[in-house]
Amino acid sequence: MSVQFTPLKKSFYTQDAVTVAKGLLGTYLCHKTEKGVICGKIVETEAYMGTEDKAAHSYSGKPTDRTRVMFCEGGLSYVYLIYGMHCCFNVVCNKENTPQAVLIRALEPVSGIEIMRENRKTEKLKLLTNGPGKLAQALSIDRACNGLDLATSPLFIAEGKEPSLVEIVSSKRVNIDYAEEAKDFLYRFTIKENPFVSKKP
DNA sequence: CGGAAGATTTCT
DNA sequence: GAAATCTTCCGA
Repeated sequence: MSVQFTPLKKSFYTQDAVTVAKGLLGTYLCHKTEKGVICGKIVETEAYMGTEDKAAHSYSGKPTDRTRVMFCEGGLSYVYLIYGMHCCFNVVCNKENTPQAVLIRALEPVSGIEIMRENRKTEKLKLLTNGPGKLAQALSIDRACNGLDLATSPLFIAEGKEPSLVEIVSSKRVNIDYAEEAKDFLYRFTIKENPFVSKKP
């Protein structure tokens, strides 16, 4: 079994974040590093719908030093530090000045698994990439990766095989209790019954 | 310029 | 259940 390392096209990313979040399930997040290629299948995502969504960093509509890249055209990476110690990897979506993004919350390890174990300091396969901070650490994604073009960088997302066969479950997003009515939006998407989802929907 | 909070993880 | 840990953002 081999993975096709064909990066997704720009036109995929310029759709709205909910469409992209669903479309990313079953695709492959890959990072070519000095140690080798590290790659995992995307099994859990969350959409952040910009100025319509109180949970989004870009809700105010004003770019800041941190969120500037969200206001660019879709197809760039948005990586930020959370809780002073973990990085989260997002994909910028939609057109310029429509600041939406998709948070990648969990992967199923595919290749470079020994590198992941080194990066994560654990032997347990299940704990390598089943959470947003964990997968960033496993794939050596940090804030130096912010703003990269996913169509032309060592960091990219490759096509999955059969998008139409992916069974998608929608649920409420995680850890956004501050977001008032937006906390009930069904913007979290997981592959049904996949064991690497961060926690059961 | 100070203070509060955070799209998490890990340990007790 | 709570600590770890520090950048970011907003209000004064």
